[in-house]
Amino acid sequence: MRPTTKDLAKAAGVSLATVDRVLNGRSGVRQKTVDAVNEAITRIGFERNQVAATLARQRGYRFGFVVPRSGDEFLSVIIKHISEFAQASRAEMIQTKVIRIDDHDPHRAARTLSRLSADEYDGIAIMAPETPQIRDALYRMRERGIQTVAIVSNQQEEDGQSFVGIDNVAAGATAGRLMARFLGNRSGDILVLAETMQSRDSLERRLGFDRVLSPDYPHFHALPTLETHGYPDRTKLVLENAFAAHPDIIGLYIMGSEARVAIECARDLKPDGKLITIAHERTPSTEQALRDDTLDALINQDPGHIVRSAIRTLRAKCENRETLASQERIRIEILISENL
Amino acid sequence: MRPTTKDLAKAAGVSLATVDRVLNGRSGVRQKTVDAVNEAITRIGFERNQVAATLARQRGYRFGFVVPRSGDEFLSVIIKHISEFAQASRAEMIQTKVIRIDDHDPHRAARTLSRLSADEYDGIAIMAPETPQIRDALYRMRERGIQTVAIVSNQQEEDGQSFVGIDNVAAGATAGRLMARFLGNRSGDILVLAETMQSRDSLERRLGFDRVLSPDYPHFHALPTLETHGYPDRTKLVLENAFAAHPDIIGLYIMGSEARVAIECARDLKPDGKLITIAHERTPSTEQALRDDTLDALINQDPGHIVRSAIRTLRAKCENRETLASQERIRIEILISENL
DNA sequence: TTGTACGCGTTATCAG
DNA sequence: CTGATAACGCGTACAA
Repeated sequence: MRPTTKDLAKAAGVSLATVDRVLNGRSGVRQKTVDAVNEAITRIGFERNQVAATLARQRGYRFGFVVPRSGDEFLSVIIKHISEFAQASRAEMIQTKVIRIDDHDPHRAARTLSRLSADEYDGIAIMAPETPQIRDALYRMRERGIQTVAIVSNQQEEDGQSFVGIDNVAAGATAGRLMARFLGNRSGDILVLAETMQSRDSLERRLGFDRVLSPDYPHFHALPTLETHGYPDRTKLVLENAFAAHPDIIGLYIMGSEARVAIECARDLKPDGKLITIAHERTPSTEQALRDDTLDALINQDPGHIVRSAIRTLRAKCENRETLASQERIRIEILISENL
Repeated sequence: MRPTTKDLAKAAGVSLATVDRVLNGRSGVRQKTVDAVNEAITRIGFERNQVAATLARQRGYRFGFVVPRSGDEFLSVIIKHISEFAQASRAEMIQTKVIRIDDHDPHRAARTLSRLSADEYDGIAIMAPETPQIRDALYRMRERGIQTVAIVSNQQEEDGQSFVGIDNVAAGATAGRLMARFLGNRSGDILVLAETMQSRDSLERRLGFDRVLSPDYPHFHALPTLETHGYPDRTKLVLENAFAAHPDIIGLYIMGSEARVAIECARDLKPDGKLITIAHERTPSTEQALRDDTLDALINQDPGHIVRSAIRTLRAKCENRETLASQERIRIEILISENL
């Protein structure tokens, strides 16, 4: 039998209540007593039983997923996974809610975040571009005692701020390498499309893409990134112009997470299927595009893993444990039609 | 507050003990009472609190991972993940042990399995090739009340037998497609290497590989599968002979999960780096080979996911719950040096 | 066939 | 600053 708090209390010569205080870092215990308990912990090899702990804390854990209000397929996929998980984990005493924020107005978004209180949430997972307002709001949240984790989009590294998602430089490099290998010895221009180059994610992906393409493959020329700003009309226009201006476009790299419209336009403009196209994130339409060969490869981060990992990370923080870093690393997945 | 067993007992007009009997399908309850309780469950929306349940059952869950005695790097990786998980999940009241079986002698292996008793284990995850002896042993284990799940290597589909691992036909197809795309318009022979073609895994991978290569790419010719039987000397010999007999080998597909020796031999025999090589499973040496371009791609099944998923599956079975199939599907990962 | 009473390991609320 | 003691929700002897 593993030693329990009772054994620990006995070993340290104190009461259960004091053991609890030391274990949970509560105040009002003499340093001497704290040391005695800690010594006993290592001596008898005590390890807290999380199952009993969660049961005893009346309420389980209450986590919130903050996601943008606007978005297309990828956002839906993420939300679907959150809901799925929420349902499955009610029995484990974990409550999960989705909170939408106005992604076009950082101030409003920050205000929404500032209203999240510690007696409503134990932790918040946020999916939002990095802005000063959001960064500050997260900082204040942590001060209020709410654990935070950024998902999909990285936030500035700070104390207590962790990130669950892929390394976007590596993701861009992966796209670059595949693009090059699929193109083989053909030569020509490569079109790169993003929603906006303001975002850290796009910058990093582009960086990684160029880092592979520029030195190793001089017969390709990757054009400057074109921005769609998330508007379908603009996407169409931008692509039309680009194909008109550059007759020998042989590759298309769609960096944003909402690729549906761009894929449709590209198919209409270059129906011959010779264009090597790579996009990000598995959604109903990218999946379909992969199946019918409109898309050659997909770089994906598994939304299910992201959600589960975010929850595990938050929970570990609440119980101030370390997480197994190796288990929480989100993989950069390469999807082709065979391994869907 | 969610309804508890107390509420349920009150709602059904019975005692806590009776509620427990119905909930856990124990005998000795009149059908009429059973119905009453079940009616009350749906009426008040009762859902059992698993946290409390695990705490109350003195012992947590005791799971065993049965793995072969012989093996090289991939086996070590798997075992490493099992140990890591075992350590991390002690606090969650899950105990995990590794049990080795003699993989060259199905009868001895089956005997080892037959000694596993229900008051030592709640569930067993097994990694072993499909043989009649193993199949029967697993069947009897389930009869003894031990839950089973096959990992990595699929066992015959039966009632109560689930599988955590990849679809090997799809994995072979993925390898085939990558091989073809990486080779581009070159033409020549492709070497296919396996430990043995007796195993279902190899057969399925080869099937998938051919299914892509034969119809779509007539300028490649995949040679008959060569067997290494896991012996380094034999591997070397087989490769030497093959390269001597077929001067225009342009591709090498290593189907087995222990690729170290084959990769080393291939590098020595064809040092020019023109050979497109694809192998399975990420290990220290396949990872290294990917980094130094000896290997062009790796098909991987994440051992961490496999272990966690096996545990989740076993636990769900113990608590007779359903699992979210979407969450337990193991992905066929494509690894290149950029997304390691 | 059904019910009572206690225990699991922790947290929380008092009182001292 | 410290210590009893009652929950938490469920499982399980044992009693009826």
